[in-house]
Amino acid sequence: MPKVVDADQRRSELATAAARVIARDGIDGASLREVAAEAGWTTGALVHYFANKRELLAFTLQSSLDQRRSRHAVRAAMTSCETLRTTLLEALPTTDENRLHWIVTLAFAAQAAGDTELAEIQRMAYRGFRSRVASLVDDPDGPAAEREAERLIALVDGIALQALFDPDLWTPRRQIEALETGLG
Amino acid sequence: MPKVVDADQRRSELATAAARVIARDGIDGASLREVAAEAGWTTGALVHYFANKRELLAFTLQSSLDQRRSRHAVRAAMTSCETLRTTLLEALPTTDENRLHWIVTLAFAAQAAGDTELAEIQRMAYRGFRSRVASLVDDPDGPAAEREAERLIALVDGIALQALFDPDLWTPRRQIEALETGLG
Amino acid sequence: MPKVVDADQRRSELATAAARVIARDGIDGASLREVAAEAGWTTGALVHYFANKRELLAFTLQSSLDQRRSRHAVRAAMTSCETLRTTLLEALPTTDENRLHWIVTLAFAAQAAGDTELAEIQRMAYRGFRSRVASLVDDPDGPAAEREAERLIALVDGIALQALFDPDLWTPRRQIEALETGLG
Amino acid sequence: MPKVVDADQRRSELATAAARVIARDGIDGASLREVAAEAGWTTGALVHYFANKRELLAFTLQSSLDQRRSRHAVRAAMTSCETLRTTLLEALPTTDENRLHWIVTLAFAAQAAGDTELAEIQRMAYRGFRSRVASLVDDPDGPAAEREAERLIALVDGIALQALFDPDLWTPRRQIEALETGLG
DNA sequence: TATGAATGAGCATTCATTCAT
DNA sequence: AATGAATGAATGCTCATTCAT
Repeated sequence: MPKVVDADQRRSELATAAARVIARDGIDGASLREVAAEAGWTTGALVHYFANKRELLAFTLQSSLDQRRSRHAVRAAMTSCETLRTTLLEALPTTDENRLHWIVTLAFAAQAAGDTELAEIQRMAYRGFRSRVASLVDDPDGPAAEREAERLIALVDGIALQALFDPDLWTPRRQIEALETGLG
Repeated sequence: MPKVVDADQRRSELATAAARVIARDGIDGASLREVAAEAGWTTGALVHYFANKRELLAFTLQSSLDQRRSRHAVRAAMTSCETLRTTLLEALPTTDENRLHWIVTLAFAAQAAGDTELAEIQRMAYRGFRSRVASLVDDPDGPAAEREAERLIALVDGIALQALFDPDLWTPRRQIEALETGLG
Repeated sequence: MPKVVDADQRRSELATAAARVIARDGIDGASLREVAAEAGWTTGALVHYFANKRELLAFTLQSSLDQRRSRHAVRAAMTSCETLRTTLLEALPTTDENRLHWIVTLAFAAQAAGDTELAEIQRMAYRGFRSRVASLVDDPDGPAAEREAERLIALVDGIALQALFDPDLWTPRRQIEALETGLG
Repeated sequence: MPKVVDADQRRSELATAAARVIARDGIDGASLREVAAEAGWTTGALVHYFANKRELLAFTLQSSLDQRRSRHAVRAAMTSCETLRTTLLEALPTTDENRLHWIVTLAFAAQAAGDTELAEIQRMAYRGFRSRVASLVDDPDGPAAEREAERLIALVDGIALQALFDPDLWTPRRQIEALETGLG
């Protein structure tokens, strides 16, 4: 019997390593060699888990998006109270982890301009997030819920983008203040 | 007598070509060969205008940001009336040209995470834009002007980001509506 | 008790699979993975039967040559009558099986130019065939027997080579006609 | 103005180097690195002359076949006398040069089994040779001319194949004797 | 015996860069 | 100024081989 390996976990490890490399060196710095080294493996080992680079990148994006959502879900479950405010706050790049997610998202956003598969993954994640936010606004079933969700997400995204461009200016505290102001 | 060439104009042409390639193929699809071909030149010709690839990319980003600003300045001068509303509207990816600028911006945003030179260029452009917006709000010299400018830019950026991720949903008309709503 | 496996038979199976792959994809398309897959095994299983790739290839050649001879011997035994004519006819690539043998032979012929082991295997097979043919000519013990055998083998090989290069032109029927003409 | 290079000559040089490597190491030993090194270049230089490996290999085969023919044409022109005998004699692997051509031909013969482009090149060369031989037989316009040409080519090929398999036995002298005998 | 994880070298190919012309 | 030949390093990927299970 061959060595037993948890393939899913290994794929996740590799995707996390890929995310780190992308955040550090940009998406074109994310060579298979570099990703493998970051994860503590050799290039050849990647091949057991991803048929090619495209697959690795798509999985990395998907993984980053999933993780963001699932971490939040866990926290919501723990506190038994998912409010609009906490949901939006957690989307801001106020922690190293969130900053990583955001940089990866942006790296793929540009890439997705010419890649329909990546574009689709991001589109789906975006729509999912909007639904979640819409379900948390004051009148979730009202006609304006979706629009309110969009407004709030725009607010969060706008703050996040500025924070990523100018991190010295945009401390976590300031990001949060800006969000609170926007929430009214 | 050597051929007279307007070096600055040539650099701009090449930067524009680079922007198109980046938007089409991603930043890692922007090889010198490809950029040169897009501009109608050979690789070797690039070398007279940019010492290396880094310089070309930095200039491409700078150029894209400058162009955005100067085009707007021209239009403001023509109408002799730069209002907050027109300034913000013109920042949205409602036209092909603006979409191109946005994709380039995002492509470099991710890259800038690990490149201080690119980061600095973007930071400066951002701060310049904030000053301009701040000078157009109701009470430009009041203590809240900067914060209001940040709020408005966050609004524009947030709408733009969603529009880039989901262009089918976010028609130009909807982007504008969302902005007007936010403007109050 | 370990599973009982007929190692010799397994080696033959694998050699046959290798021959098929070589005929289909050329000798450089015959990777261990591909050969193993063709035989319905995994790469690692090969290692029990062949120490390395060289050994597999050498055995494949040997096997192809042996098989050709043994099949003919069987047929000769059944009919109790091995004539010069049937022996030579059976060497032509008139059937799929024989074509396979021929392509394998040619693939290794080129390879053998720089590999003394393969060259030796082929040389021995050639000499064996010549002896057999020589024993079937009119005056097997006469001084001209060997030369006559060489002439006949050259005839068969020449027809075979043309047939392999231009199979549409060289139908089985035409190959046989050309041989009969040459036999006089 | 860039350095002037005779591209056709360079392609020929490279093809000759490729032929030498193929004869020495087999077709799967003919890596671009090895071919480039044999020709005294680096891998990257190949790219100026051949878009990819396939193109290099196809050109190498074509080149080997062309060369064989043109060398013969030159000699025929010099002596102003192309006879059946000299034409066939020159096809035998009696010299190092001819042996090289033959080994290359065989290497590609096996490869051509699964590659229609290579197969077509060889088929055309074969048919050309047959026409030439047919035009030199006793009654070139008679109905049997083609068949006689095929018989003679089979004779040459058959001798050549045996000579390649068993060079020690098949000295140039013996090859020639065998051919003369067959010519009658 | 057989698997498949893992290695590390090697492959074809692309690329930024240099340079003679 | 501009070309394109040439380099050599890097890339994504394949492979023979080793080995724990």
